[in-house]
Amino acid sequence: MLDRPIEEFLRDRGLRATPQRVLVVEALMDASHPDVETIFAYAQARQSTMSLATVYNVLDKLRAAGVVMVLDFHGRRYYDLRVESHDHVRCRNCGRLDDILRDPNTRLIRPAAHPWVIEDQSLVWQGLCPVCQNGYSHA
Amino acid sequence: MLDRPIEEFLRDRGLRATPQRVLVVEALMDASHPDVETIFAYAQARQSTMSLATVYNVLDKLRAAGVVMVLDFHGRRYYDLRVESHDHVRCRNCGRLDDILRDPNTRLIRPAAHPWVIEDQSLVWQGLCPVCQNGYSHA
DNA sequence: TTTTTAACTAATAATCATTCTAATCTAGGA
DNA sequence: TCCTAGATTAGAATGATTATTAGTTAAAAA
Repeated sequence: MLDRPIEEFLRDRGLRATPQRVLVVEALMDASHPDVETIFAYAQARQSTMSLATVYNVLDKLRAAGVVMVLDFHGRRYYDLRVESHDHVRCRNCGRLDDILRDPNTRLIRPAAHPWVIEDQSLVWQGLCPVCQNGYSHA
Repeated sequence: MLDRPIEEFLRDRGLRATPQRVLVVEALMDASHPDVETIFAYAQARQSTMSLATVYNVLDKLRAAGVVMVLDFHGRRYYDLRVESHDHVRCRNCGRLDDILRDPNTRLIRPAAHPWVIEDQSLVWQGLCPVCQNGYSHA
């Protein structure tokens, strides 16, 4: 993967294109829904002075800029470069997360990687509860 | 709420009916998807010696016995007495969680409490990924 | 009912993920 | 090239959860 496109990607979104940020985005492209530990390992292998705090800082900037979405499982956070609302499959054994792709034509729903054994499904809606509908906007 | 039914409820599931466990189950019935802090506050108000560690221990016992399910949001855990697979609404402002009830006849999906403003929905499937299908069973 | 025992409780310490702090550095505009 | 707001760094601090351990108790056996 070339460096130039990622730096442009960042600047296009009003973010300074530091080497650390490029590495974090690379890590996000390299793995499926990595957690902080995975991203840190990727970046530190390529820049030994990389700090864990920087990974957290960068991920929070990316989230605030609408570049990544955050998923919570088992008290850990996982990051996904796809920010449009979409769905996930999770392995109950190893915790692996994949996207579920919806076919816009057939409306069929199918997992991104085929041979998953699906045991359970649950829907999570998000919005504003009755109490919070009176003039709030922050999460 | 009477004590007797909860104690029977616990014993029916092979769990010893200690006063602490009864308080935790009461707390779970009292609030919608409480977190550990909420359960602890409820129990400690009624038994001042209640320990936070006991709340964690009891919740884990209840989970292992299939009495509660655990939900992860924002690095925190929320507990639900309903263990059958079902769906949730979450308020992006205050974090409140409610169950979504499905009508088994009409298959209509509607939130338990009416006037929620729904802004997003996402599906989470759980199962076994391709790698983990070769002789695993533990989560 | 009394005894026995395995299971439970609770205080503390330990761990893990995440956030904060304060000093230093740098990307990008002037 | 210089300037400076913003970014990075290392380490300390926080907060939720888990582990340890000694003492306690519920429930089964006698």
